[in-house]
Amino acid sequence: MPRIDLHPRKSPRQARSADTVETILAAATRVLERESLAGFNTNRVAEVAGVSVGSLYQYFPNKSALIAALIDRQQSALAQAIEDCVAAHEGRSLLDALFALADLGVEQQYRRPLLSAALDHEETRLPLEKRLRESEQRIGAAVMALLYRHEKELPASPKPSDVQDIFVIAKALIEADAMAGRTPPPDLRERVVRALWGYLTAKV
Amino acid sequence: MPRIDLHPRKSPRQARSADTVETILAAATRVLERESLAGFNTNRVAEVAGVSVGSLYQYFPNKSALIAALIDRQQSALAQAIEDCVAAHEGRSLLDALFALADLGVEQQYRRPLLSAALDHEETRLPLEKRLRESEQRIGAAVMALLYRHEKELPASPKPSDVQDIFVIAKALIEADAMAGRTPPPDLRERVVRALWGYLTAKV
DNA sequence: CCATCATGCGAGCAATTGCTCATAATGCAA
DNA sequence: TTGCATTATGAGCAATTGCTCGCATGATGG
Repeated sequence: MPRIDLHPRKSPRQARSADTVETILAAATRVLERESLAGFNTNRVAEVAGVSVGSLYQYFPNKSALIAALIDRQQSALAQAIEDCVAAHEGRSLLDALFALADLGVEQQYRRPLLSAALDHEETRLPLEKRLRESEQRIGAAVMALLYRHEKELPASPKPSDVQDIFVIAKALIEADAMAGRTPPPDLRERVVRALWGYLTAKV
Repeated sequence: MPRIDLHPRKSPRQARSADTVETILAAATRVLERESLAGFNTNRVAEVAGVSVGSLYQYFPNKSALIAALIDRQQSALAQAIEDCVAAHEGRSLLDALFALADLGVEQQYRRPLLSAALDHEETRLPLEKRLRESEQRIGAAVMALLYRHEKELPASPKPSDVQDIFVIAKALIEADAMAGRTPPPDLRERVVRALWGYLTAKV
């Protein structure tokens, strides 16, 4: 006997849930950026969020899922920013685009150094999900498009490993400085671009 | 009333102690390279070492000191290897020296990937001691000497930040690959050298 | 054979933390 | 108001872990 659903979901419930999730994620971000992974536990996050641990576990099956959600957010935002940046530099020089990308990375890393470093570390430990791989691929595709656009200026046609490598290089250089001081040294962006440009154009 | 020490330390005691310390450090290394930081606790280290926790805490005031000792060891060994490598390449080309240094880093990182990664992470968290800074300075001085030796081939005279940067770049590239697979991809050393050479010779 | 003492031992304490579950609160249709 | 379903709560459990401390051990010198 098929029954018509007499109680279709109204939005208020959904909205409330989404809000709570948002609150929890914001609290998790704050805890992580203030105390790094050492002081990051679910009880504390719930406390800072102003909800009970029970509620937290209603929206996130476990601690790892909470961290994964944070990583997902950050990666998605970065992917979007990079795509926009690459699109905005259509028709401009590769060097200009690299400077813009470097600035982007510097800004993200310095905004919340501990958060970035912690997420970075967890990323290698966690069995990362599809969604995250998706962001990585978006980033890879965008950078690859940028390189192909300037293919003639490069000594060889760009390979996937090039994209990987310049990403790793930029991240490492920025993170090293970000752990050392609260504001980026003025020469950081030049050093990052020098590393990327050097890697891309070197004939060894 | 000054008293003569009637019970001067005999060597057996000292030797036994040094042995125990060695045993503990070896066990700590094994635990760390097998289970990374997650499964690394003092009880387990003592168990693997075949000594009691009490003994462990007789030689290391706390867990951090144990980790610091491991870092110290690794860094000292690396510093020595780099100094030897730089000395051995006196009179040879910069590119050759860079290849040798890259190989050195690859070998160290791939021998115990989890250990290296874990120590690397702890290094940023721990208030590192004088001894460790010393190793860092030895490495910095050796690389600086190498760069000065080939000053004329470079677009500008080498700065301390150059040394820092190429160290960071090499480590990041190698570590990224080391976390992905058990054996180094054949092109890894070329990619590392390309990054270093590119950074050093780029005119941006 | 005894007294001394450096060293080794490991049960267990105190603190932390991920997570559960019985209960309470809340919203909503009738 | 009543009854149902959904959501929120937080005390507390079970497991982990860094570390202590009272006692055992065994070598040494007298």
